[in-house]
Amino acid sequence: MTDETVSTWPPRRARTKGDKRYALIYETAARLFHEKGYEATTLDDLASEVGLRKGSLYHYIDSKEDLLFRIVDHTHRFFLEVVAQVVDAARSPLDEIFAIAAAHSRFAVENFYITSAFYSDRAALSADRRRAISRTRDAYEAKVRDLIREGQGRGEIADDLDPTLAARGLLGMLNSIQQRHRLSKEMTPDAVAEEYSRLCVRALRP
Amino acid sequence: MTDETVSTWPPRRARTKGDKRYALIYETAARLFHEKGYEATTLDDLASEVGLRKGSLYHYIDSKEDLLFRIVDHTHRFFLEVVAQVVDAARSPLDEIFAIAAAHSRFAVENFYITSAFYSDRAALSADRRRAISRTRDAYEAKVRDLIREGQGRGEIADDLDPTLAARGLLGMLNSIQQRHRLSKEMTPDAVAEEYSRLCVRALRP
Amino acid sequence: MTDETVSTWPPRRARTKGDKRYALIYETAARLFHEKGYEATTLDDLASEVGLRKGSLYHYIDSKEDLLFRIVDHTHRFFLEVVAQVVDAARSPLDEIFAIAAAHSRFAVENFYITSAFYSDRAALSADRRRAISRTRDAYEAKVRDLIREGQGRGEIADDLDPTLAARGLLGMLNSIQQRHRLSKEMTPDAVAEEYSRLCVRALRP
Amino acid sequence: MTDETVSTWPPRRARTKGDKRYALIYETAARLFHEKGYEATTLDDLASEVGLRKGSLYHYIDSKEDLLFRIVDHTHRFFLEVVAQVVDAARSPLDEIFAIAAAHSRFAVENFYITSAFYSDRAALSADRRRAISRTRDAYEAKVRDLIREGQGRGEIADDLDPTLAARGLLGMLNSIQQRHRLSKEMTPDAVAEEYSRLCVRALRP
DNA sequence: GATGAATGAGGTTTCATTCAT
DNA sequence: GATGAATGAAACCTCATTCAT
Repeated sequence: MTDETVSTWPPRRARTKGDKRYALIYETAARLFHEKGYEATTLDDLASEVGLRKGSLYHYIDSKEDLLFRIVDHTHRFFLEVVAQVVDAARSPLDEIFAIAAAHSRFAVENFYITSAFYSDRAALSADRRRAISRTRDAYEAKVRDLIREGQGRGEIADDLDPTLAARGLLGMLNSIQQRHRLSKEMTPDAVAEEYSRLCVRALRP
Repeated sequence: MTDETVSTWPPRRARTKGDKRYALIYETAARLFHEKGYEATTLDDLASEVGLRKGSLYHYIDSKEDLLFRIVDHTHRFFLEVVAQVVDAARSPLDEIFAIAAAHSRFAVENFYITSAFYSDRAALSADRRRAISRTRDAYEAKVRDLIREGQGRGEIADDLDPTLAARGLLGMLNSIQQRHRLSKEMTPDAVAEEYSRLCVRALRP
Repeated sequence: MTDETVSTWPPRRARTKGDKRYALIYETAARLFHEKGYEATTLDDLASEVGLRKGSLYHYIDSKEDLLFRIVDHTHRFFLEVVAQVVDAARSPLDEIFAIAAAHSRFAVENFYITSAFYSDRAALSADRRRAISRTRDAYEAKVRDLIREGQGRGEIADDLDPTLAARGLLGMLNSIQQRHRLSKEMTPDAVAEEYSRLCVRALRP
Repeated sequence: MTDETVSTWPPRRARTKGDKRYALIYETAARLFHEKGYEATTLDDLASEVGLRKGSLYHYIDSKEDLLFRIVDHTHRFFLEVVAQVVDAARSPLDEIFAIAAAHSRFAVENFYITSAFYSDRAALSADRRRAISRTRDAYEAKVRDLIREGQGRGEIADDLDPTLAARGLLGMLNSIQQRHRLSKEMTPDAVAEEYSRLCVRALRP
């Protein structure tokens, strides 16, 4: 669980030639969890979509919960990376928020299946894992909140906003993307990213 | 399913007089669905929280799915009513959006359990019922989209926004409220409503 | 359970003014058992057909099984009476068989609901009661078998028939009546009785 | 449901090779349905008789009702085949009836468990399946009725019999066989078949 | 690696029966 | 006499998981 890098999807296990099927299983699982919910998705559903029998899945996964965790965890790590990258002192807080919103949106459109699981099926995770996910979410939210505060200090962001509420509002908006938008000709990642980050920064301006 | 009024919760069964247990069951169910998800909530959980045995629940519900539907349907009807009420020619489109956002937010904070089920467990509903819910959501979204277009026509709302994307963004934000906010001394319905409707209208301004 | 007379239906309990409803319950139960089977008939079904709620039935019955037993037991006693009445030394064995077959047929057409339960839902009865029913059936069969043997002795009945098999065959035929025939203008008890007793005696002739 | 042949029992599933347990399940189910009735037989009963746990049965069956249907359907198909085979222009109608009765009887004695379910637990089947079974029974009855009519035309069968009633009477007799007779040293299929077909043709003769 | 068989725990639902009102 | 509420046992069925082959 510690050897995956954020930039590969699905998270790698051993480097075997079964990697292609391995990827297929994780992608299909993410889609099914998105479509039917984690609890309502059976391993039989998953197995038959990837052309295996139920029992054979256990060559690729440890458990159903572990499958969910790996998917969630991947999104998780990606968001951490995003935040890390935009911490760039050269930019203003509002610019950072714009950059975060754009990266978040783009990722959500491109990976809407896996993003979808991020906030919806936490209940199925073990208490430990759930706590881990919550910690990341809180850190993410805290980062945005701090940027808002900083922006208020600099007069870039309206004074009358409550930083906590505003941060949650913006992230709530960004986290709804994968519910409604998916890749299509009109709905390019860039178009969506542009629109949502615009909404975010305008909402904050004095 | 057609005789409930929006203003009573939980939806009343015709023949039942002031049935406290009936109300308790629906409220507890809404809370449990919120906390653990619909699939992960068992009727045993529900029964023991309301002080009954599993079998006894069936005096009050038809099925687990029906229980979910009644909860979702109630939110459903409330949102329709909200939209109906703000159709007030005297106001400008932006004012209407503000009014919708405020009413939506206030309801979400006051009824976060039942609102929570609205967008999260649709998958568990029968195809028919799911379609019914989707239709309402689409109508709601359409209303907001039209107001945005109208506001753009009047120059009240920024021209460079895509009305569809913007409408979804705002509603996505509003629908995230119950995930993060619940009633407390600092988190009054009014405070949240004020903040979120402010974010909404500011996000749209030219 | 011992105070009922064969000639009244339904079996009487206390002589109260609720007797009409009492009768209705037993008749309706017999019909439902016939239509859906004993196990598949619920007391809710029965209650709603007689215009009561489930709990109220218990003013009229002791238990569901008891209800079945009373119905079966009544048929039971009737057949015993039939056999007793035709034991008339003046007649020949074949005439007695004719008389039994005619009485049996007529009863089956007139009371097809209650007759139907006789042979079909024995499994639901307690071991004791099941044994009691079997004993009567065996006595009934023995009577017919003996008449066949006697008829063979007198040359009235074909020698090459096995009395046991033949008796079972005839009774099997008679017991199938209520499965296929019910009262109608063409299907009068007399017409059916005539036909079936004719088949019985002809089947036996040398 | 369409690939089974009449000559194999239990109905084979396409992919299964010589599966002894599969056969055992169907045979045991037929016996239990015969002994206790369909509704009163639980899958726990069945599972423990075949040495499995309840859940494991579902590798072999789709549902309890499906299990019943397959058993009933098999008898069903057998009777159709019997009727088809005796359609032999060379024989007289009475000979055909004799042949049908003999084949029916022999099958009933040899397969009394599965035959037993044929006419007793129809109520448990879905409306569609029940209708299918009734259609076959009616066709079977119609065949016998027509043979009786034809025989009357030729003077082989008594004129005063009603073909419908007589056909039902004979089939009622044949369908009672498995209630009372099962394989034993004295009760060979041939002895029973001989006796019952004799009763049938004698009952009809002028 | 793949599978069919088996499991066992647990889920929703039904229903005969009891009882206070 | 009638009922609504409650019960608890048991029913059918599902499914994640294990394992021998």
